[in-house]
Amino acid sequence: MTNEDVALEFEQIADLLEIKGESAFRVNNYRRAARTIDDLDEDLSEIAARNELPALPGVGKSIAAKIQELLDTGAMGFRAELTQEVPETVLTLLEIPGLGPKKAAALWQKKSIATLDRLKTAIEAGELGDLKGFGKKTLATILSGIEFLQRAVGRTRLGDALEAAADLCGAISKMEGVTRVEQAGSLRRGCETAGNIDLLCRAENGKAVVEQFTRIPGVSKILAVDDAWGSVLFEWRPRKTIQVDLRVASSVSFGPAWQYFTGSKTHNARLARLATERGLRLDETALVDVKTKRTLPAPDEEAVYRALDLPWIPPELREDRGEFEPGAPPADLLRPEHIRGDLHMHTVASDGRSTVEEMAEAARALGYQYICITDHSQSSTIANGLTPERLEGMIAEVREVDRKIADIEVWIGTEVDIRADGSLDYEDELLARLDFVVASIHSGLSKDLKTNTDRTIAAIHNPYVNAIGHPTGRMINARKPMQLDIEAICREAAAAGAALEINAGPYRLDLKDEHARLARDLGAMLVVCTDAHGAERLDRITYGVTTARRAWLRKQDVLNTRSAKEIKQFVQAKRT
DNA sequence: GCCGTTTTCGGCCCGACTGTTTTCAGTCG
Repeated sequence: MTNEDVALEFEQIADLLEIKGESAFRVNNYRRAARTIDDLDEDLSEIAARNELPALPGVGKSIAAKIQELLDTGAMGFRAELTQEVPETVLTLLEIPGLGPKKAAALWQKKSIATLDRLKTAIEAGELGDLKGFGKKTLATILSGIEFLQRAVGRTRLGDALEAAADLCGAISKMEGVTRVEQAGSLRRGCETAGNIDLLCRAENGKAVVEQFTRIPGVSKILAVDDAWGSVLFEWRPRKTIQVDLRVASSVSFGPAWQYFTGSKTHNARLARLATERGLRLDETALVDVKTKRTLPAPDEEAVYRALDLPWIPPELREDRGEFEPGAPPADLLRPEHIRGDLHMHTVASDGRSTVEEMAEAARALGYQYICITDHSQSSTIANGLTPERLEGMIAEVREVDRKIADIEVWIGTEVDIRADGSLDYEDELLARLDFVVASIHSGLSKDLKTNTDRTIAAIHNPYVNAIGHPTGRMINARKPMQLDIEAICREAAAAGAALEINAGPYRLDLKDEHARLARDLGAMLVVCTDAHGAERLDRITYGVTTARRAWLRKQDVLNTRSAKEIKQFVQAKRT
C-alpha cells in the first residue's frame, strides 16, 4: 500500500464521517492526517517501523493505530463499520463537481439516494424540489456532472494505466517461456484514458503463460481465457480495477500481432486496405501473400510497415489523422530526449513537497540544462501562494542555489494567478525581475466563454507572461474544461509570442492533443512542463511528450527543447 | 481526533465564488 493509497483512505473516511454528520473538527482532522501522509517523502511503513507515526502532524494515537492496521492488513475495520451506516457508493456522489459532503449528506439522509443513477432519476422525476440547497441551477449542474462522470466510467487515466501496466509487464516477463512483453492498445498510443490494458507477449507455450497470467497477485476476476489469450480484472489500487487483456504471440506473428493490437481501428483498416492493394492479407495472426498463401516473416512491426511500403509509424500517430500521407511521420517528431528543461514546478515555498535544491538535483539527474521554479502567487492562499515579499525572498534563495549547484541553471519564476478580471496577481515591476512567468487560471473556472477567453488573452498580452499554464483547467475524468475559445487563444498567443503549455500532469494533459495540434497549426509555440509538486514527479514529463507527439509536434514546436540562451531570448523578445 | 499547553480542555487553515439563502452555506482550490 502506497502513501497515496493510505491518504485516500483517510480522505474517504473524512467524507463518510461528514456525510454521517460527525463533528467538523473530527472530520477535518482526518483530512489533515490524509494531507500529511500524502505530503510525506518517506514511505509510511518505514516511519511505522520506527514507531514514529504519532509524531506526524495530525496523527495521534487513534489514527496511528488505523494506519498500522492498514499497513498490516490492507484494510481498516473502522471503515467497514462506517460503511455499515453510510453505503460506500455515496462516495461516488462526491465526484460530481459542485456536490460536496454536505449535499451528499442531505441526499443520503433525506432521500436515501446513494448512487449516481438513482440521483439522476430522482432529479428527472422532480423528487428533489423540496430539498433545501437544491435549486434549479444546482440541479442542472448536478445533472450535467453526472452525465460527464458516466461518460468517464470505465476509463482509467493514462498515468494510472501505465503504472499498472509496468507492474504487470514486470510480472509477465518473469514467466516461464516468455521472451518479450510489450504494451499495446490505446495505452501504447498514449491516449489520455484507457478502457483496458492491452498487453502482448512472445512465447510458444500460450496456454501455460495464460494460466500463469490469471494468477498474478492483484487479479480479482478472470473474465475469459483460451490458449493464446486471457482477460482479467486487475486491482491496481484499493477498490480500483481495470480490465487487462494479455495475448500471446509466437515469434513469427509477433509483428502483425503487436501492430494489430496497438490499433487504432481506423489506422488498422487503412493498413488492411493497403495490404489488399499489394496482394497481401494482414490480420492479427500474420502477413500473408494471398497468391502463394505464404506467410511473410514479420518478427517486428517494421517488417509489417515495410511490406506495405511505409515507414514505421509511431503509435501515437496511429489515429488515421494523416500518418499515411507522404512525408509523414515527421523526422523530428518530439522525443523525450529533446526536452532540455522544465519551466513549471512548485516547491515547499508554496504547495510543493521538495526544496529548490531537491528539484534542481532531480532535474540535473534527468540531464536538464535548466529549470524554473514557479511557485503559486498570493491569491492562491490555500496553496500557500507567495506574497510579493516572500517572492522577493525566493528570488534570493533561488539565485543562491543556482550559484551553488553546477551543471544546471536554476531560474526563478512564478505561476501567477490570472484573476477574474484578467489582471495578474503581481505587479509588472515584480514580474520583470523574474526569468520566466507562467500565468494560469485557478479560480472562476465556471465563468462564461467570453470572460474566460478575454482574461486569458489579457494575460497573453502582458509583456512579462511567457506561457499560459494548463490553459483549459480541465481534470481528466473529474472536471470539464472551462468554456474557452481555444482558437482565439492560439492566435493571440502566436501573435504575442507567448507559449501555451502542455501540462504533463497525468490528471491534466492540458492542452490536450487536438488543441496542441491546432495551436501549432495557428503558429503558437508550445511548452511541455510537469507542474511537479515534488522532485520525484519531474519524470512525468513523458506524459506531456506523449501528448505532444499525438499532436504531431516536432522538436522546433516546443519551447523547452531550446537552449537556456534561446529561452532567455524568447523571454526578452516579448519584453521589448 | 489532535494539539499544546494554561497538564485537562478549548481551539482547530483561507478566501473567492456561487446559488439561492433576504444574510449565508456549501464547494473548491
